[in-house]
Amino acid sequence: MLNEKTVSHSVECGDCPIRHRAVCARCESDELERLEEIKYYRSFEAGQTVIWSGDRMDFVGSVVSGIATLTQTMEDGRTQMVGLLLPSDFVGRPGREGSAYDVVATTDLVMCCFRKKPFEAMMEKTPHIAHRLLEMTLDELDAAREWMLVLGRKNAREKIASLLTIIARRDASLNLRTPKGAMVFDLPLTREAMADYLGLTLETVSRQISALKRDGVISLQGKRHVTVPDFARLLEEAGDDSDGGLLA
Amino acid sequence: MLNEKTVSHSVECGDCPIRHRAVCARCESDELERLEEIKYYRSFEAGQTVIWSGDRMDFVGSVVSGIATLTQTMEDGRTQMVGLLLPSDFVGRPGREGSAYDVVATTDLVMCCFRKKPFEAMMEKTPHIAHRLLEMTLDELDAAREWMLVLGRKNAREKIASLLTIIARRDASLNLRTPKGAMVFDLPLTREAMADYLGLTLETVSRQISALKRDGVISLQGKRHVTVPDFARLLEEAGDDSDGGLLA
DNA sequence: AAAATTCTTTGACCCAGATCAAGTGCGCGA
DNA sequence: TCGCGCACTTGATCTGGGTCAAAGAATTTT
Repeated sequence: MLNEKTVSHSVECGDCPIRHRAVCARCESDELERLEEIKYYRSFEAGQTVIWSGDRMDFVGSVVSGIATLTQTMEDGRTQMVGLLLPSDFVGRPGREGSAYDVVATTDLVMCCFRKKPFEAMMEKTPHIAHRLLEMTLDELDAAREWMLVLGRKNAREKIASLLTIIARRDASLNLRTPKGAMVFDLPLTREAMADYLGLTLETVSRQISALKRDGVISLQGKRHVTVPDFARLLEEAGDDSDGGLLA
Repeated sequence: MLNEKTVSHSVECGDCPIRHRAVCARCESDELERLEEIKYYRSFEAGQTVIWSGDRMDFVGSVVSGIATLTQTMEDGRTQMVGLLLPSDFVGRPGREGSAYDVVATTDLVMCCFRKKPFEAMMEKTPHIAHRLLEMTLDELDAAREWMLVLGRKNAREKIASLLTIIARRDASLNLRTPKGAMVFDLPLTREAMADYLGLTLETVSRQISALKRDGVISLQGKRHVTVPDFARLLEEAGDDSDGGLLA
């Protein structure tokens, strides 16, 4: 397996694809310039671990492209995914030494990183960054709490439908479409990763996906490409009335 | 049921019991003075709802004394508790209109409130507040994610032990003791509320508490007063190695 | 192109926790 | 002091999802 590498050819912040959603979204051009000086890119291959839980973490950063997962593991190997990191999502916590979770690249991944110390210094002087980070953290907290309902009270079918709902919504928002009617997207996760997210086994995930397919709620082209003919129907199956309210 | 009331006799911020842990913890005395001008107290009786999910929320605030819960409910009545609010915890989200959750007073409750607009204005001018709020929100996010592992992957006995662990830790931290050896505390929740927190039924909660008692992990005086003879043993039962890392 | 590896599906069976149903015991108001 | 209501306990039974097992696709290696 190739190792992670630091990408040298820098991208201008002005051209950055996550410019308007990331932690730097509120920055003025002079603030961007200062960020530009301290940022650097790192890329990871699918399957690579970005940070191990407990490891000292001397940087923070944003996902530029690709998908990563945040997971917690018990000594006996049971694992729970606690977050799905998509482009523009922030990794790391200013003011804390180590990472509390494993961060793993699910697809090839590019991150825009800052060494922690300079970033913290920058945050002190730049309320726009601190403000945006607070906003993003509050959104993540809402998403985590929404997920607590899924984990604690929904049955397997509703859990699968909830996950599909979230992926469909996020996919739509990346492509600037409104989540309604028919939708088509790819599952960025293996059945096992879905199971870890949903607190199920991979067999149950597989069975419930088959059941949703049989019942016409979704159809599959291959294992990963999903068509949802009627998004409202999927929402019903998820047990959500109207709209869940999370989009992150 | 008596209604909630605004308490007139103001407490000086300098004498406030949650002064060192709340959102105002980092404030200088001049900043406190300005907060003092816009704050007001509200008190609620045990069982009263502080805010209904979806309701417009024109204030934010801190729990001064008592305990409140944050819960989400599905249309069919299934409910999941997504947060336990103890003294110094913050309620409400600057920059959002309505509440996403029901907030219910579990015991008699006193809150220190600020109308949202003035508070938001104050936040703009007072980095200490924004900074502290970010720190608290990150802590809450960690706690929520820790709880996702409990909900998704732990069995009933481990769930109960995890909850006892958290309550014991928080109780110790309020009384400035270290969580080790023998501990004694009161359960601030009914069996049903515990079930809603843990994603179980109240019968299962009751059975598992009986089992922990039978096995000598805990003992009960009455229904609510708990003695933990060996905290390390309880941690083992929770499936946590060493220390979970959340204290909030 | 065959072989190996990884991801996925499906079947058979089992068990932890849900559900349904009685109780028990304590506190409070009359 | 009685009786009502609420929080809790305990028992019997049922079931959704876990576990174990096998085999089918898809992808990569040789």
